[in-house]
Amino acid sequence: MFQRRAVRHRLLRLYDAALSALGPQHWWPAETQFEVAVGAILTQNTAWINVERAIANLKGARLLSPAALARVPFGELARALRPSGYFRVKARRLKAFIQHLWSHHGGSLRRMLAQPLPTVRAELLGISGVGPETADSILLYAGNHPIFVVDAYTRRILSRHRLVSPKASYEKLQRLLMANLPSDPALFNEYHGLLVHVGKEFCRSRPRCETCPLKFDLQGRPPKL
DNA sequence: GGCCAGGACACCA
DNA sequence: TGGTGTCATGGC
Repeated sequence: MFQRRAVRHRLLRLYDAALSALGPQHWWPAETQFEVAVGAILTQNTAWINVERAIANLKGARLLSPAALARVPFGELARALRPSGYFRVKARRLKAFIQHLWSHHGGSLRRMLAQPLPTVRAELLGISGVGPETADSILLYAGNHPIFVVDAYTRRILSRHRLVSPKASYEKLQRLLMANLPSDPALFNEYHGLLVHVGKEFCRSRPRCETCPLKFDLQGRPPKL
């Protein structure tokens, strides 16, 4: 269909423009796949800089492993997570995740992620505190599964460029992206990293927006703010 | 001092 | 399904 080809074309132009202006993003910023999963939970509605502090606390206390997180008392864990905000909520969610990992996969995230994509995704979504974005971040960035991570920046940028409504659901945005892009984990990885970079750097205000490399890339008109 | 940041969930209509 | 309040720290 013409419309689908147009959407595909615009999505690819958006990607090309961002990549050529900003370069590869080398996501996810973590040393291990387990650290990716922990970071995905800690970054919920939180600036990444604050997540880094919490992860540094975990590393400093030698808590960044499935075994250590299973053992550590709740209060001690919450204290370590304090800089990332919502620390009691996140301590509870991390504990729920770890509990699931041990009861179903012997504490092995690798084993859990080795299952087929629909199986792992449903399993992750069944854990309290793991919603669609957190699940998909773990699937893509820790498991290398071909799934697109939708976040606030994705919604903001694609709606400002008139590809979706600002109120589009997570599933609708994800379907749009995945139906119009090759099913390639490396592409999904880079694309989402670029959207976050663009969002952080250029979407905060009109003056910054004016300097965005994507400014007039789509449809030849400026984005809606 | 207010606003926002790489959400998820309970509760309600 | 869709809207709203809650959870909390830290930077600007």
